[in-house]
Amino acid sequence: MIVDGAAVAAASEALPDDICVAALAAVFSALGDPTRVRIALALLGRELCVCDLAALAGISQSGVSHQLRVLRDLRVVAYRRDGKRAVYRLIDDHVREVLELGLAHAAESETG
Amino acid sequence: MIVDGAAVAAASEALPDDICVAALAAVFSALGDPTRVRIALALLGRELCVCDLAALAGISQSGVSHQLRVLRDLRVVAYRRDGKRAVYRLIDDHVREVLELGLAHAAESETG
DNA sequence: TCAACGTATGAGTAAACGTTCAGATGAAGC
DNA sequence: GCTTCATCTGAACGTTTACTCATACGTTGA
Repeated sequence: MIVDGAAVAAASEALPDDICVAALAAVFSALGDPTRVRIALALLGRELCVCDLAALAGISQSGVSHQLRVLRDLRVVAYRRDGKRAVYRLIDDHVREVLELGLAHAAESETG
Repeated sequence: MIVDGAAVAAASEALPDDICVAALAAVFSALGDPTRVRIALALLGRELCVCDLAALAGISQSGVSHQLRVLRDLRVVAYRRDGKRAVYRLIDDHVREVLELGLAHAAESETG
């Protein structure tokens, strides 16, 4: 079955364990949805409350809340309470860089 | 409905158009699956043929082929023919960086 | 305490996804 | 030509996903 045994062995050695792979996939999956990327992009330069994010994402407040939960669980966003409102922000600088790299890649793909 | 009109306007202005958002989501979505990240990670340091990737990913050759099609369509991987084999490689340096940033983020999330 | 507001949660649903199976395509050797 | 091998493709399947609706939670102000 295996053709290039040495390469497979090397790749197998270099591959992170299943838990790490799953975590990695989960993070990308978090950004792998139009609504959630839009949320993340909107939070790039400022913090926003749920209802404003709903307006920007173009879906119901409930829908945004569900997606924010996903992003929270994956440590992409965090929030602070401001009275009745929950104001969300990006947690991690990695996310900023990842978004920008993704945009660069998407731009190249469109061009090519 | 909208609370912070200025912030919403600014975010709305900064948001890419729908097509770009969709493309961005698609790229992240491509890496947002354990099998496909594993494929991408395996290809980080070398090129590999389909059957070797199947062995590394732990699914059928057919399954890998389906996933490679996704990655091909999104310009994440490309392949060359070597006789009967199809040898795949990562196309884009952005992908390498994105993977590494993702790993860094995942590592931090595990720690925290 | 009560009502109003912003947010979170649970149920339900339609669509998308990842996999396997079976069969088609294409290249190499006889 | 035929056979074999590696890969690709289409159909079918079970699972997951992203949304809406209805409702519950938590905070504010009367």
